Amino acid sequence: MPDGRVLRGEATRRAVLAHAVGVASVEGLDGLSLGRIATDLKLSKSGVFALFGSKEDLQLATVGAASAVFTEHVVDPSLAAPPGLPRVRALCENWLSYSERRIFPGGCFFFHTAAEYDARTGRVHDAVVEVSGRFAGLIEETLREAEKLGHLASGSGVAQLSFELHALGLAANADSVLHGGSRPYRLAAEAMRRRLAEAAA
Amino acid sequence: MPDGRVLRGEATRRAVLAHAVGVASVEGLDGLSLGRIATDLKLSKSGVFALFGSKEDLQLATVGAASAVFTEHVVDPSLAAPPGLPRVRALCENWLSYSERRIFPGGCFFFHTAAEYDARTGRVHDAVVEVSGRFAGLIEETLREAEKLGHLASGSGVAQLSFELHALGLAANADSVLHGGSRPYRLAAEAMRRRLAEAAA
DNA sequence: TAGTTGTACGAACGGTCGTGCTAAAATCAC
DNA sequence: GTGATTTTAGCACGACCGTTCGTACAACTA
Repeated sequence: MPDGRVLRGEATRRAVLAHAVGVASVEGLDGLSLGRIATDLKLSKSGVFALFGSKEDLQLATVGAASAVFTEHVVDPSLAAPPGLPRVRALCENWLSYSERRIFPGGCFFFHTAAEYDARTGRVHDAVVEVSGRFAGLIEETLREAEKLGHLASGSGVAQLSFELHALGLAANADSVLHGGSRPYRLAAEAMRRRLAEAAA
Repeated sequence: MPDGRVLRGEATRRAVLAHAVGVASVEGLDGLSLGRIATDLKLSKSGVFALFGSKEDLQLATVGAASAVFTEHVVDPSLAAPPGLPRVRALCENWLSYSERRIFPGGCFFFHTAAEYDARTGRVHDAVVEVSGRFAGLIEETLREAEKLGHLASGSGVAQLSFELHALGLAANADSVLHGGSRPYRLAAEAMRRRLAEAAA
């Protein structure tokens, strides 16, 4: 039996987070303010506050919500591809596509927030590091699987390759949001394609 | 004949900016606050304000000061190298070194601020875009010169190569500040070396 | 010497921030 | 129905924000 009260609460919680991830992708997690969100969503500031307990908890919840969106648009569709090199390619393509389609209005949420919190300390920093690291780890793990499956030449330097693919995705998002246009995505895709072909067995 | 008053003003102006670039490289240009800077430097808030005219002008001056530091540590030493491929290599090495030595406590100032302001509008955005674009342009121009000098295979795709080198530097800074360690710099340097060797005539 | 200019200060402004308190409204169990 | 529970609103708080103003003092000009 569902409690209509907590259901209502979870609904506004979702609404707040849906708005917060968009704002944070442009203005940063520091740019989030309870008052602004409340005004935008026609809620009371204290209501939003009560829903999350503190500003920091709202930021953490926002990181969590963004992580779910990232997983939905990048990770999950890639896991549908067959393991090995095809899955690596899917990961790259879905990542670039997610950034280019501006799932978050400010480009990749985690590019923004990682740069914002990389040199700080605290729970928000830790959360951002954790999510970012998890994705980098997924790329490397998928590459390692490809090597094991014989899709990559053995001893092809999975760690090195992983770093380079990650760098290209990062730069595509950065350049595109900063200067506009789809050219960075084409350049990144081409570099990824060539680099993977070079490492293929 | 020097005016001791404006000399004094320029001295505190420099002191403020020297502190501001460091703070901004960690907390962002939004994290700058007149009150905080004044407190840190034992100045009055209104004094700092009067020195720059407005918060936005302080941010712009901070971007300018950071640009000068970047030029001093990355661009100028690289221009001392002979044109062509050696200069390209110097540019890469000096860039990575500048980031790794933490000339700014939060890593590369422009990585931070570009991510912070990329999706906004206004004078600060424009200033950050201009400086970032100028460095990317320098890399590409230097590569083009290398191609003209016969150091690179003609038709080797200077634009593509430029994007990739830029991406590696970006990612090295991002990974290192986020997760710590010098490993990202080694990975980036290795990738740059291999990629340039591949494109060499 | 008198007057002007530039730096720096201290106090105060209106505004927004995050955060408490209290009360109302909505939903539950009985 | 009554009473407990949970979400939401309203209001006030202290702190900090960028900004303005008047003023004090040092350094220049005449």
